[in-house]
Amino acid sequence: MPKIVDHDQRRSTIASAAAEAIAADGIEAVTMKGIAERAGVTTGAVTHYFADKDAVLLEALLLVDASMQRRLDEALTRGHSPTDALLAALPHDAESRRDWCVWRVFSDRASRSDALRQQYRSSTEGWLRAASESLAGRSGRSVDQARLDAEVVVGTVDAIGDAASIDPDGWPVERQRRILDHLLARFEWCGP
Amino acid sequence: MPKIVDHDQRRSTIASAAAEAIAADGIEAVTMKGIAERAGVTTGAVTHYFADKDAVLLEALLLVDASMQRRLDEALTRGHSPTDALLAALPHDAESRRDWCVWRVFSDRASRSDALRQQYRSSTEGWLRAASESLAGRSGRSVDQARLDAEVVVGTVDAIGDAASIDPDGWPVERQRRILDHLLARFEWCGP
Amino acid sequence: MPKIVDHDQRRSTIASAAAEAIAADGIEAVTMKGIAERAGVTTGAVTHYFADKDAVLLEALLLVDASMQRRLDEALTRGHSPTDALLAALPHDAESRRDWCVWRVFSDRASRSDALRQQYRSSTEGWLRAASESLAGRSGRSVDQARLDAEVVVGTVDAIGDAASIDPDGWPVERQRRILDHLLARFEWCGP
Amino acid sequence: MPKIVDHDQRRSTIASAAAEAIAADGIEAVTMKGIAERAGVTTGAVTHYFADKDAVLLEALLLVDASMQRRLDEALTRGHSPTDALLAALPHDAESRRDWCVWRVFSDRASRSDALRQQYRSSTEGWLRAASESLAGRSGRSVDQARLDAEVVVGTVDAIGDAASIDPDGWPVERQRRILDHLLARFEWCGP
DNA sequence: TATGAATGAGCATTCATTCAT
DNA sequence: AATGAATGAATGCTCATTCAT
Repeated sequence: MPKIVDHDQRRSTIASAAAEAIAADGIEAVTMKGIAERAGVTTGAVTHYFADKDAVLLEALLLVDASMQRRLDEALTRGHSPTDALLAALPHDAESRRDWCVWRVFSDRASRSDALRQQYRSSTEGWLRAASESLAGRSGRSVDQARLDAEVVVGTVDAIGDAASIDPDGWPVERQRRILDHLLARFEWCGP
Repeated sequence: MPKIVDHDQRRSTIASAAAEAIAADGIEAVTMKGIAERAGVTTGAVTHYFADKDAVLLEALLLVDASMQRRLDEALTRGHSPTDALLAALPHDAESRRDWCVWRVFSDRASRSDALRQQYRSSTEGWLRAASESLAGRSGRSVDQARLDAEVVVGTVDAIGDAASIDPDGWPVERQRRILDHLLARFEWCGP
Repeated sequence: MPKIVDHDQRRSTIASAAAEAIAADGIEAVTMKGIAERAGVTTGAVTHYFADKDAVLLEALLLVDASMQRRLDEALTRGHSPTDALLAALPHDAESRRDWCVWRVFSDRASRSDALRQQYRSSTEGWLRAASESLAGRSGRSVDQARLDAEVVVGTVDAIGDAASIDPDGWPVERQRRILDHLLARFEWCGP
Repeated sequence: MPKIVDHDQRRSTIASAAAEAIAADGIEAVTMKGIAERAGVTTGAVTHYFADKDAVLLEALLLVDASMQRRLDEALTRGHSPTDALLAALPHDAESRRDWCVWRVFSDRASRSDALRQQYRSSTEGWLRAASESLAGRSGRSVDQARLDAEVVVGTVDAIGDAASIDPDGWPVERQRRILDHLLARFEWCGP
């Protein structure tokens, strides 16, 4: 009787360890051995669950992509204020910071991989749509009308997320909040 | 007397080749051999001008940082419309696209290096200040009052630059222009 | 379960190959590849068992140090005549010649390494003590009284070993024996 | 008109720098650049005066060989006591220590080079003859009769020189003197 | 399943040597 | 005579991958 293990669970554990390694050391310094150690397994186990290193990294990237999506969805569907909703999506704890760091790597890789670029487009388009809908709901405009506002809102959030994950000390939550408040004030109260 | 060469010129050539390699292949795939080949020299020549690989990459990063600064300054000081000025700073040709790709790597590295983070802060702060001054001039407000608007403008530009360098096909100049026009309209015509 | 190997045995095999390489080619010409080939493994295997080249060489040095000690102990504890005992410690076959050649390298390195110098001191002091005790036993003097005689005996043996390992043709065993006989005659029969 | 330089003087300067490099860093760490720097010239100058690295090292070895010979001759021809004469040949200052260190390298190389082994034999034979003559003179025996005594004396001196150059702290001049006094007492006063 | 020993290609780096000046 | 820029082969080392157990 083979040892009972949850295959998918195992893959997730390893991919998550890979994501942590990417965020902590940079993509160039990530090794199979390093991933295995972070996951508490041997290199043999890693190659047992993944075809090769690239497959591990891909899974880590998709994991983080999903994690960011989930964080945004949760923020939007809970009754937070718009600013609080966005703050929840931005880097504010170890896990969210890790996700933003890995997302940077994901998007950089997307510039050189057609498959990743598809994924990148669909993820960013999803955020844009969510933002458009949210903004449309608040201002009474159509989703199409809110689209350009959404581009600015999502763009600014993106830039804050990048900066805050790169330089956490330079980007305390108050700075993030001040900008978001200002941004949303502009787009909720100055609409056409 | 030894062969006469322009030492600084040589270093720039090599660092520039390194920047191209980073943008084309990703930081993980950059090799000394690859850099040397792009620069049209041997690996020995590269190590003759740089202490080690890290020194080459650092120079490439600083080169691109300066190049982006220069592009922004030129855009602002020439008589372009605000939108045209920002478009000139955004990815629109091979060189500007390369610079944005390398800038991403630079900022990612900054998250793990104190020295690079200093440089990152001073560069981003410079852009923010330039934008604040420009916006203040247009709207008649103080630089401090324009600061938050500048954060949004710079953030949006940043996000567009990232996206356009990652996915040039998804970000034709018209899309960039539409967002910038919208953005600037908001901030020039909907003042405090 | 992984392949079962005797870790220490493996290390010894490799270190021994390194010792052979040192003796055959000189320390400057020793390469990881050369060591691996002599040991019948790949370079990867060598670095699998040793942190780096220096660790391999250190192990080789210590291996030879122990080997010389063992040879001397065996010679002294078996019922040989004093001359035969010392001859057994001197270069007389491929292995003993190899050991003397490596010992030279070991002692040379000791001049630049505090750790090796400690080892060097304790090894040479051990030989000196063994010789003192042996001489004291033969002559009825105290160990302290025999100490200076021992310095001369050990020194002469050392010099013969060096010369005989450098120039085997110039130092046939008869030449070694003639000097040892003369030396021991002096110190056993001319006591105070 | 070419710059006037003393060709042989230049070669000696460089070879001497090479000898210093060997003693200080070990033969494995000696580089052309290192030699050039110690000599205060450029690598180009070194290759200008020597065919290749091996030629530089050979010259350094021969230089030191000659230097040791000279030191011994001076010691023997001046009116020192026998012990003082030998002490003058042994490591007692920076230069003599350097010479003994390089001599070790020379003799080690001799084990792998026919040409060097010739040189090694003739040098060691020269010392042996000098010692035989000196001992014969003191004891009134023939040179042939003194030969075996000389082997022991030269061997002991050799061993002291090695040890004292490897571990100067463990071999202060008093220790050297004590052994030499004892050694010479044996051979001058206990003769047949 | 899972281990970790073993492989060997690929890397950054060093360095003797060459050569235009 | 002398420089030092440039070369490129060779080295130690890393690491993804394979595989016997």
